[in-house]
Amino acid sequence: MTDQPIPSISRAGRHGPTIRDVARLAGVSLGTASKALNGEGRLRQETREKVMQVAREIGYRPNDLAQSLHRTRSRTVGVISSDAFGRFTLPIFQALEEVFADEGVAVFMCNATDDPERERQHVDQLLGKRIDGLVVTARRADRRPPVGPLPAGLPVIYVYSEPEDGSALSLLADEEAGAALAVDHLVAVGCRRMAHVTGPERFEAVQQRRNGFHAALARHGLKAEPSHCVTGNWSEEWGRQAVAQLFGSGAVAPPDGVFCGNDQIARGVIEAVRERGLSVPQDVAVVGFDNWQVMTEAARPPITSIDMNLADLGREAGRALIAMIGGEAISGLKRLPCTLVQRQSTAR
Amino acid sequence: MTDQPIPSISRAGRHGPTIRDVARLAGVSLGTASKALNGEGRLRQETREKVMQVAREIGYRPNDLAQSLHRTRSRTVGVISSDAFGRFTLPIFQALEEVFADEGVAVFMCNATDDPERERQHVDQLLGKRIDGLVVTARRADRRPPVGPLPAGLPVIYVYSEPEDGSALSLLADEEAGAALAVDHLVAVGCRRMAHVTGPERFEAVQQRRNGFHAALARHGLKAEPSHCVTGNWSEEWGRQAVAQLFGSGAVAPPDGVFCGNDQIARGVIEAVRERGLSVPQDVAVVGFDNWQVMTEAARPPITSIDMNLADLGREAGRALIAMIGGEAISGLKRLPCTLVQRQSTAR
DNA sequence: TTGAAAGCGCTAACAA
DNA sequence: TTGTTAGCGCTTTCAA
Repeated sequence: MTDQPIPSISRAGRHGPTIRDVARLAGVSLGTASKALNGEGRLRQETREKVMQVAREIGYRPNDLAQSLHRTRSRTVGVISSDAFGRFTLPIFQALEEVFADEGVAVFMCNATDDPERERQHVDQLLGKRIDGLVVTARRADRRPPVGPLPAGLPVIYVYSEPEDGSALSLLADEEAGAALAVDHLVAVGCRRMAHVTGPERFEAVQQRRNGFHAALARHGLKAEPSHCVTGNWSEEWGRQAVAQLFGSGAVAPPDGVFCGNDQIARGVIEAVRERGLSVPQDVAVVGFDNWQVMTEAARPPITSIDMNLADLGREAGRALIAMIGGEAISGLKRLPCTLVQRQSTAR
Repeated sequence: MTDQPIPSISRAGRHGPTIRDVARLAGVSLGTASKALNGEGRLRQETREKVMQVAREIGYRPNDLAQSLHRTRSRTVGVISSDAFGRFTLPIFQALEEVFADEGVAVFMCNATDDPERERQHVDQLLGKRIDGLVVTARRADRRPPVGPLPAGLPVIYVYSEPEDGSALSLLADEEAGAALAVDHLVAVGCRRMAHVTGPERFEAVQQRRNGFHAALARHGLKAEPSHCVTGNWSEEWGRQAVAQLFGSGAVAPPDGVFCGNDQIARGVIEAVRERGLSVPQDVAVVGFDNWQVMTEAARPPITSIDMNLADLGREAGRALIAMIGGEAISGLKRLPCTLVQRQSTAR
């Protein structure tokens, strides 16, 4: 499969026609062709058009790589994920990509799958390609060793991810405040005996959401039974099991409001509660976390949930990186607000 | 935020130290430095080490953009999705990225969100950056207008997507054969009255899976009641509704095996069947499609499902593109096999 | 074994 | 208004 010879071009470059070819065929000098194609300098309209015309005819397309040698910027950024492209990184990527595309910046996507060696390899490659900036993201918002070593002055931003040493700008969802939203809402619909069913202890998200839960309760002058705060894994099955624990013992009054660590747990809780002959939301109101539509909307009833607005996170990150590339110095940690999306599981 | 001055370098290039800096500091010529750094030519071991040493000290990193001007290849490919990064494209991306990373090829990821204008813009940018090849993918495996116009000779491959004009290599899952697997399995576990509950007619996947369903039944000397083949949307809710239709009328004997167009429908079917007091799999065996774990494993019982092996698709695509970049001429349409993953919904 | 010089495709300063 | 020339950072002849 060899390149088709381009008609009327004697010697096309490695990658198709060059600006030299355009100049020669238009009967002008290299410099003139350049000015004409970039709309710069003072040129006769006639010449300008002639050059453009020829360029169009032979399908000339400027070599961005060569241009980059002159520019200070390559109009290219890297996105590196310390983990597989997952459900959480997805909306972030999408927003990031859109912001960069709007600015004419191309995005290298790299997946390091928690492998430091692979990550180094990717970073090396990206630096070789002279990216203008780097976005680091992850499946979990947990702290991670900083990416590097990186040349001083390279704009870097962590999204839904945080460097252990606080060395760079980090954008996170305010999960603690998100949990508080859930509690406020449960209180508002009349719940008083709150439970919290969540995922594995080792996740920072678990700790933050729980902290938000307790803090908000305290603000309302409430307190959860210790036996009503249970950790397990992130599955529906765990949600079902938790209901057996919460409603089974009879030692203390069962909860009338359950805040769940994610939507899968919430769905399990809802199903199990219903199967006990209780009504959601009448007897027990339930709030989830993540606002994952396939879960929240398929459940019966659909689940009220906290949305981390990950797309906003991605958008903000993209804009911030562009600003940094433009010369602004931004750093520190920023938490963006979550929002509550109300559905029938708390409609009472 | 300015670059840190690199110690002992008088005039570092726009993007950090250049090979010239290395040469000067090592007290050798440009050509020598190049040979030393690339491990080529005949050089004294001493010189070689000296150069490497200096390069390391000043943090020299070859500019891949400049190198690309000499090479025929940029070691870069583009992946363009005609739709948002979704559940189906994800495993494909991941596998693609891994294959390319192994080959030292960086991946530009572009999202065109079904917007032809945006797509053109992306393609333009990618061609400007002199990608060595292009992967086109989509959320739906449906036929689509070919990407373009592209320079003749640029390797292109469509994954989980197919150009209307059959102009380029296209890799798809053999969904028809996948559906047949489901039927074979249902027959094997003793089902005789088969139903098919699937998604919207306009999806090619719906048509293919249905064709496979009927063809396989015929092979077994069976035939489905027309009223047992129903289309709706892709949701759990539709699965539940469908059960009311299939089991409600009493005009014909209800099915003892249901093949569903996706796992969400299957989950809805399973729940509704159970709520009718029937047992899955004893009274009704159910098979889903997609093998989406959050669905298949959360259902009670877990769902036997057809896996399109999208990661394989991505891997194959990556390898094929690399082969094409290497000069091989590959084209046509290739369908990769699906596999059946057995779980309790058919365990009898 | 090393150095000098040309050139990849392009831009930009300076002459003409 | 246009042409010439010198780079951007690198590789690759060809001389020395």
